[in-house]
Amino acid sequence: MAQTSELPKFIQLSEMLIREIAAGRLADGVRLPPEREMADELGVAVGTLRKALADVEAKGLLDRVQGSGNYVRHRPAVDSVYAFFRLELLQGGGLPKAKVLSVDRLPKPAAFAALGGHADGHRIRRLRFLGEVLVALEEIWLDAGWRDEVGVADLTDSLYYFYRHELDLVIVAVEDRIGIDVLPDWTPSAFHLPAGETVGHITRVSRSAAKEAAEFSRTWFDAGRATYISRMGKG
Amino acid sequence: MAQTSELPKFIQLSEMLIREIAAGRLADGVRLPPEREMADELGVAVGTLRKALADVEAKGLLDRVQGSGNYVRHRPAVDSVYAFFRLELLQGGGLPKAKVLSVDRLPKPAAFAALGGHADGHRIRRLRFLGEVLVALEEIWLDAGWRDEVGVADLTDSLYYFYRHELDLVIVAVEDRIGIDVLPDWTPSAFHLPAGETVGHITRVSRSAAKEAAEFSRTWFDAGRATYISRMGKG
DNA sequence: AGGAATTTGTGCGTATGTATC
DNA sequence: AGATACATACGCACAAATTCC
Repeated sequence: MAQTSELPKFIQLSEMLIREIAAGRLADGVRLPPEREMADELGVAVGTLRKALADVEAKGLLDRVQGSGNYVRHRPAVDSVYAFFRLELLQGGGLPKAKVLSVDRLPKPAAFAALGGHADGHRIRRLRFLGEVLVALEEIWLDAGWRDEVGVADLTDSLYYFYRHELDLVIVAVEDRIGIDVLPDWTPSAFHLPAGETVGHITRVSRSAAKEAAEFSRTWFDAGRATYISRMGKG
Repeated sequence: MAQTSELPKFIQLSEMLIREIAAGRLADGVRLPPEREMADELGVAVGTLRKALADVEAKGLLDRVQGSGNYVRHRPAVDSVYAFFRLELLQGGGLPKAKVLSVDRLPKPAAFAALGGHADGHRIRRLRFLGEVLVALEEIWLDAGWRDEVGVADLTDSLYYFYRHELDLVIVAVEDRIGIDVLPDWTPSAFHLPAGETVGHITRVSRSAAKEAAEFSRTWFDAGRATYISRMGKG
């Protein structure tokens, strides 16, 4: 089995920065504070912060200029955990976390049978947090063709990380469908969402040149606490 | 003007490793010595070596496995200074260096007029070393359209580095032509090469989607000291 | 099976170099 | 020319993954 532990600090940092930039709270062209100052504020060593900044730069969201500073570059799409993580706290901030409720291998519902080549799927149900705030419930179907068994322990806070490192899968497209039907077998009762606030999105993942859509996920989120930002949605 | 200094140590290290792998002296699957041991032998800090190894891994030539080791992965083409640097000492090894003899802006010879859109070109003449061994003379024509002035001080040991960082140019293709005519105005007399040992190659460079071939270079090398390895040559 | 040894990963702190302002 | 800020490099301690006995 895999680790239960948290993601490395430098990744958490880079993801947080990417998130801030992608969400627009760090506007294009903004200069970040000096690294040492920033590291002090965040309570990390300079080297750790630098590793995170290098990450962000590699993803094209930051210009690092020696002798000058670190400048935000706004880009629409990013190769990151948060490229497709688009739940935002209304007030901003909040490091994304997830708590896995269950992972079960089940026959795929008829509606998703066409996605992926296998009859079974792993049904993952998670609670999603931003900081300490519970903002959403999520149900994900991952085609069983990618892996025979998936345990709760395999999944870190970042599903994307799991896809990338454990399954060698890359997310290639996301399609949003507002108002998708809620499945009858799991209507979350803890959330009282107005109609139309339920969002389903199909996440297509692929390994190398394969084209199978192999994951499907639906999210019920609390519109009173978070907003759903759709950059590629089709309405 | 730019720096005259050497490339950073970690880049020198990664390029050396890439070179060893590309040349086949580090075979596929080979496990490198432990990092600390390797760092001691090379006389560098572990962190510096690790940065170099990360570089090599990013280029797909190395598998780094925690708790196990660093494993060589053989790949045909590499995004590196040495992807197109194919002079090899017969005995192997030797960090590539170059000494620029001259840089002059001149009208491009008729033979290369078609390469690039400008009438002028920068003619760069260099001595190339592997380690301390002088192995080749080289003449490069860089289309003046990319930059008005090029000084000796602009050029580091790695032309590729200069292209990438100063001109934002990427080498996209290389075509070798064995036995290309030696220009009458600069037949190197210090080398006595048998006929047919002269190698010319056209290096096509481009910025983003531009397709202009904008550089031409010819190399006279000492067949007694080095070999010319052509991976993409057309004979 | 399981614990010790090995090896890479992460994180910290610091000193010095180099580019920019 | 001086101050500021990022880049490189070093060394250390501990964590995590693997391998070996």
